[in-house]
Amino acid sequence: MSAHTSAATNELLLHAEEHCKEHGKKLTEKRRQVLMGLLDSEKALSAYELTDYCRDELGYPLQAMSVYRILDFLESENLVHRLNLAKKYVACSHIACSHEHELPQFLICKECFKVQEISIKRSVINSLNKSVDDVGYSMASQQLEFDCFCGDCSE
Amino acid sequence: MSAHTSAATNELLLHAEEHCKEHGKKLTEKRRQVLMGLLDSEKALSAYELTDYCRDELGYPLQAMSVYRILDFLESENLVHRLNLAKKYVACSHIACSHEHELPQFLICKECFKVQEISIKRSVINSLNKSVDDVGYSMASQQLEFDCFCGDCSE
DNA sequence: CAATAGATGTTATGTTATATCAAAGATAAA
DNA sequence: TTTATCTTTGATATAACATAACATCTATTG
Repeated sequence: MSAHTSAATNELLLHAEEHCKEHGKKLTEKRRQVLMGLLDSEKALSAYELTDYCRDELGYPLQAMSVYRILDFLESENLVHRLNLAKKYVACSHIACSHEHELPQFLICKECFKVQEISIKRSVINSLNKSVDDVGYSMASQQLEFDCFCGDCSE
Repeated sequence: MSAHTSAATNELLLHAEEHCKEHGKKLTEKRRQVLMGLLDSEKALSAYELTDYCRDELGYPLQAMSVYRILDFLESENLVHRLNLAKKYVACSHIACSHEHELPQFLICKECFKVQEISIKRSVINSLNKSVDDVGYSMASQQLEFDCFCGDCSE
């Protein structure tokens, strides 16, 4: 286990392991490592940044192809979110929650890629959906992503 | 000029040329071709799809590098929008408007990449901004992009 | 016409992502 | 326990998207 891995991260990894078991899936060592990378970094990382993490921090090289496969798995388990706007991946901030959480909206810092997961008011979402319906379109996903600056990176 | 180029497209190209002149810039032949590709297709295209268009439809090969440069130019002239979510580019739907238009929001069909440019109600935008401010972030851009299905592609 | 600025050509490389087949490891059934 | 099966991971190749750097061409304009 990485020297950098905090107690909080370990706690979340245990939750994640439990979560997988409940679905008849396994959080293998490699999958743990990738998730650990995202949890430790506390920001969004690209698949290639995660291969760097595994090689440099954990000493267990993991090829990009494997990382992508593992990210797919973790996403299917709702442990990780794919951020299309940033082309990066982030650990779900609700791993410790037992309940199913609302569809997430992400504020992604353009500078440092810190991510804040929020829940926008239902009424606002409804207004959005209405605007979309009005022109004959429909939302393909309620997962919204916004280019932002975090508090530290705001000019 | 392409046999596929409609009267409407030609009309818009004239507007675009005028628009550039007003800023002391030139809509060169190559730039015309790229913009024509986007106007004719009536959907979002990638830079590489535009090189295909120039080669196959116009018979004037244009390398990807040039297309990217030209897209940058057209974007700086507000004639084209870069859609980060789709990783494609689309002609601005307000080329014929003389006035500066509101910050755009885009509905992008995941299936066919048709794009609808809308203006969401100010009040909704304000609510969104408030939700963002509340957690200490700020919007980096009011250009919002939503994964959608258009009327034709809706299941 | 020469000097210059702007536009495009050319080549190289970086970044993100998927496809395919092989090998290794875990699980379950005989 | 051995075999069969399924899951996971390795390995290699390639596709799609994007930028950097420098060379060449072209159009002013002085």
